Amino acid sequence: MESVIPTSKDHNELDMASMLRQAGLRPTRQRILLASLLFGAEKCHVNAETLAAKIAQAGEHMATATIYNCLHQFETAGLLQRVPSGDDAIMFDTNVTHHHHFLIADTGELIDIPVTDFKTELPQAPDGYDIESVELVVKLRKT
Amino acid sequence: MESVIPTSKDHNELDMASMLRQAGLRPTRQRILLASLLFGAEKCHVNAETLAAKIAQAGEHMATATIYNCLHQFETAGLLQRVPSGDDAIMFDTNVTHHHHFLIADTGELIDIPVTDFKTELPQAPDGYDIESVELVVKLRKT
DNA sequence: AAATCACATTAAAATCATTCTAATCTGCTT
DNA sequence: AAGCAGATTAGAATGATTTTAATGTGATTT
Repeated sequence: MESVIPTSKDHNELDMASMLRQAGLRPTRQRILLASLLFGAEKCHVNAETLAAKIAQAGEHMATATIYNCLHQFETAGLLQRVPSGDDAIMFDTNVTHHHHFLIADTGELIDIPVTDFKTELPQAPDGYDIESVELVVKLRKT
Repeated sequence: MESVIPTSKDHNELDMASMLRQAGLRPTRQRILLASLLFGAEKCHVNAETLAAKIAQAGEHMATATIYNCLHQFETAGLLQRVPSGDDAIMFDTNVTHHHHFLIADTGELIDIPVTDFKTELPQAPDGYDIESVELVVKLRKT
């Protein structure tokens, strides 16, 4: 006989399912797993490779194409944001608020900078164009 | 009998050769050609592909590896600067002064922004790190 | 609860930018 | 003119991402 009390895992899955539904994405097994890994804990920066590692660590498996598909779908849905990266891999940020980044030159590691930490007076957009986004990257090197 | 009066082409090649020598690079035929294409006219943004097109347009040929080698050597020598790009190709800027960029979202085209066009108050670098560079990208979309 | 349909997932092949390899060539010094 | 370090080359290799074509699966309808 099965328990009717939902486990914390079930609870988390329900959360993720409704989040996905709200975003207009069908809550498939794969998308729920990715959502748990991405939005379950703290804000983080991921690319396809690091995400694949987390999946393997969780004892699960997913086709590479699915990882890429979901990352792009999450981005389009506003659940993730693309961020600049030092190397050639596409990198995403679970922090979708307006903020900037420190980029550690040696490691490629990214650190969020709240927009409140400094002021920027923007240049005026050329005629016929609107500003869509502003990205500031401060590259750091070990002293 | 050959003329002793240098043509403008010769003149340009001499300029490029001495520029390369000053940068610590041997002035080979290939590097002189690339330098002419890059530094002969106005400031511009290039990647390996657009540069290959210019070479073909000039009726010349160069191995892909040489184009990449030279771009990286020019960068190391401070003749070029790497700039962020919307797509996945490495992009270089012949303007090596400190400046920022508008990025046209649809086309990937870059437009320089002089640093004098706005002010930025920088965030403080974390302990143990120095700021190496600051890059601001303002993404634009057609109104 | 079976049928259905649109959408997802999959493994494998394909693509694309870039780098590597190993052989050949070329500025430059002697 | 000879020799050498460094440069160029074509083609193969790499690595991230995308495409393909087949199979699987949520959600809706019967």
